[in-house]
Amino acid sequence: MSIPGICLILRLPAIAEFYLIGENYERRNLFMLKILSKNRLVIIYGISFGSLVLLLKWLEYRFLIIDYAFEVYVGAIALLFTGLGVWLTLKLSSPKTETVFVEKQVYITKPETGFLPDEKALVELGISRRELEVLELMSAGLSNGEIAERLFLSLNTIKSHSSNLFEKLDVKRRTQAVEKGKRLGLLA
Amino acid sequence: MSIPGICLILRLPAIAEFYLIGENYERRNLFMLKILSKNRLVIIYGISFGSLVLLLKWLEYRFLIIDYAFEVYVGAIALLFTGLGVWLTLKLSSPKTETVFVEKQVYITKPETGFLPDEKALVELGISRRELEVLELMSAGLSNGEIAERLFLSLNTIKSHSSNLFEKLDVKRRTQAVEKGKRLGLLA
DNA sequence: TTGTAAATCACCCGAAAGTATGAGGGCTGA
DNA sequence: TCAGCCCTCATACTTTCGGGTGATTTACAA
Repeated sequence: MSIPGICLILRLPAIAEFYLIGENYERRNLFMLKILSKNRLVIIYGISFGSLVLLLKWLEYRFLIIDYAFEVYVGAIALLFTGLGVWLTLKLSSPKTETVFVEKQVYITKPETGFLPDEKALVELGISRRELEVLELMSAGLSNGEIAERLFLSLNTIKSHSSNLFEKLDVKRRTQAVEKGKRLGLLA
Repeated sequence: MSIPGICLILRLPAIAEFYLIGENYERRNLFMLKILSKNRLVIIYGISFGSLVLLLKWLEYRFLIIDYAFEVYVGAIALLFTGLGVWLTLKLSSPKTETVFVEKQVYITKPETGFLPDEKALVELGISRRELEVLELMSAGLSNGEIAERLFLSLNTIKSHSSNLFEKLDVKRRTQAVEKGKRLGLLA
């Protein structure tokens, strides 16, 4: 069992995943990069393992006479790898997370240049693209009819969108929707 | 060191996790499914490793015989005690708890930094104090009825004011009035 | 395959908004 | 004093808005 062999073994998971999953052969390089970044620990493991075996081999040929110190040798190995196991577990074990919600007061300040709607707020409220579009035109002061004309939709569609929008924003009127939209950073 | 033994070692992390975490014994099957789906990598690792060792063993007995027996033995010891270390750590280490603070954003209406409506624009457009007052409440999203209530006036009065306001601002709807009011510096 | 969500459109009804017109009282500057 | 403006309120009418319900198509995920 040579050292390259061990290293090969240690790399197996990554390789296996690569060949099993990687149907798109053009993306191998990208995939490899992902492997390198994601499986950093596995790679470190492999290198460490290899180095250790190398060290042991060296020690074996340098100082130890196998017949004499076999038990010591095995004991050392056992000790070393027990330690390795402990270290690895401590390093890798995912801590049980306790989530504490801390309320943070956020003052909304609208950036004047290059406005982009707050994606997070949009997702949280479940506001769709169309609805945001309608909201924007609302804030420009257009009536539902004008919005329908502008978007090449029927008046009823705009009404549906606005109704859904009001519910998601928890408001009753378009003026409130515009006001809240600005406050939440959905509108410029 | 038999092959089933090696396989057992390789399954150790999953098994250990199962028995250490699985306090709810009724959910073992569900837990196993989760293990299967989540720890796909680990399983692939285990199977690959096992297969490779099997292959090596076979080669060893077939062609190489004794020469590599020692390395395999040491490797097995290493693995065994790595597993032991992992198991020991999982068993003995006090459960790591990590407190995660999640910021929950609470939106606050920004403190008014002493806004003053543009007097010049007001005079130019001939907008009276009452009308401006109505416009401000409009921009807050209030309905005519609510504005009337707030100002202790009748609904009709508010309608009059808003109508006059719209004419002076040259707009057709309250949303446009709010938009234009902000644009002209009449509103914050 | 089934289910879910978005987007589209329709119809009805009541509420709110907006238009038009008029009227009475108060304040002010010419 | 009186014209002009503001504020108030009213009636009548039209338009727009918003709620409720439901159908259809598309797309995407389970």
